[in-house]
Order: sequence, then structure tokens, then C-alpha cells
Amino acid sequence: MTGGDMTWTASAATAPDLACPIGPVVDIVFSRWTTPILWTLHTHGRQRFVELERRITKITPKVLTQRLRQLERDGMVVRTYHPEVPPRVEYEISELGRSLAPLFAHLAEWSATNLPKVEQARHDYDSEPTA
Amino acid sequence: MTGGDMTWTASAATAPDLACPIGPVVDIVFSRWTTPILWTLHTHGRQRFVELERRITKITPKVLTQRLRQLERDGMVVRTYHPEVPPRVEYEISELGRSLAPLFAHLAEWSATNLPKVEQARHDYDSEPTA
DNA sequence: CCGTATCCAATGAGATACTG
DNA sequence: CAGTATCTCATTGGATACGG
Repeated sequence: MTGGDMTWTASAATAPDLACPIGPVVDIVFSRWTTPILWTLHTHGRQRFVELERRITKITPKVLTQRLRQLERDGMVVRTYHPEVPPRVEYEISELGRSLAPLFAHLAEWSATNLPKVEQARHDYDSEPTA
Repeated sequence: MTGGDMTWTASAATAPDLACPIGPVVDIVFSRWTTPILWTLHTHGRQRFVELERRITKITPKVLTQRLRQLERDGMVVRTYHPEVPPRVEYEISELGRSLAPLFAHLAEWSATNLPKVEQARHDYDSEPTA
């Protein structure tokens, strides 16, 4: 290119202090563990803490709590506490969180067609004769 | 919901070991500093190391090199070395990298309409009476 | 069950100085 | 110019144990 099509330049003018208008969203949506959590909440609906813990492999309760609190604060997840014995807490994705659905689908689609290319590129790069 | 619409369930069945099919792509595309770099390369076209360094505020040469190498290895960026004195190196986004354009546009769009809601949610959460 | 508290290891990233 | 080398620090995250 060098000057041709500008497809994602749309809101580039709104750049605040960084040269990247999508920086904030990335921090919110693609922080560590947030995508698996949102994905699980979306595909399995409202569920309890342990269910999430069991479905998201290898996450510790500490980290799960931290991320859920952050997601709740950002309005992506709704936490419902039932004062019983034993206590019961349920998490569900919010309207705002659900608005990410098309975006995630888009991402999954890109992944399906282009992830192999990335892996191919990696292989090619790694097997270069130490140029 | 609890069982209603499933919009991004499409490839959920392909879950490998994690409960999230977009995990790998997130690591590739939304790692730290990669979005500003890709964005800058896309909007300003082919450019040299220093130009990138100057445009992406507050990034150090060490980190910039690391991320560029990773992006090059993943096939998202093409590095061209001109053996001159002083040396000249140019970076440009690849075809594969350019294929992210619609996705980034989508993200920017989501951001424009929903980021205010996130900030509102944060404000609401923070000003709750320590329930 | 649903977390919290504490300690600790690993990774990421800034500062600074230096080279072909 | 285009990095590399070293050092240090801050943040994340894992392991473990415990509490309401």
C-alpha cells in the first residue's frame, strides 16, 4: 500500500495520548482470563462460582475472583448473592457483555481462516538458515 | 437469558483444552504493545524503526524490538533490511496483518458506543455504599 | 460453598549505556 | 540509525492455607 485504502482509519483522529484508539477496549476485553470467563458465561449461561472454576481449566480461585470483580465493575458481568447456608453466588453475563458477541464471532472467524497461516509463518521463520 | 439466543456458540464445540476457542488468537493479536504497533504500521504505512519509536509514545527500543520480532515471526509484519551506512530498516504490515483491518474497525466501533457505558458502570460500582 | 490472606516465583518492562 | 546488553523493579499469577 503506502497510501492506498484506509479501512480502520475511521476513528484514528480521536487518538488521545497513544497512537491507538482501541487501546482502552483491549485492556477491558482482552485482559488475561477475561475472554475465557466471558465465553464460558455466554455459552453456559448463568452459573455459580465453582462451575466457572471447573469449566475454566487451570484457573485458581484467587485469580477467578479478581477477574470476576473487575468484569463486574466494568459492567460486563452481573453477580447475584443469595444469603443462604451454604452461600450461593451466581454470575451471568450482562447486556453490555452480550454486546461483544458479534465481535467474538468475528474473532473466531478470523482465527479459523488465519491461525494456520500464523503457524506456518512461525515454522518458516524458525527454520530459516540463521540469515 | 438462561438458554435463549446463542450467537457466538458457532465454534464453541471446537474447544481444545481451554473452554475458549479464541484464546490463541488473543495471544497473538492483543499482546501488550502489539495493537499500537499494528495500528501505527497500518495507518502510516511502511516506516523505519525510529519513526515507530517516535509515534508510539513511551515505548523503549528494547521492547519495540521484541514485539516487532514477534510480529515478524507471526507473519504480521515484514522487515526489510537495507545494508547501508547508516543502516536502514523498514517495517510494513503484511497481507496477513492487513486482514485484521475489519476486526479492528469492529473493535473501534464497539468502543465508540460502549466504552462510555463501561466508564459509567465503573463509576456506579465505585460509588456504591460498601454494600 | 465462596471466597480471602499470605508468600513466593516468573514474566514484563523501564532505565541506562554501549556497538556495528 | 538500529538495535543489544545489563540491571532492576513492578506487576501477575501460582501454591497453599484458612475463614464466614
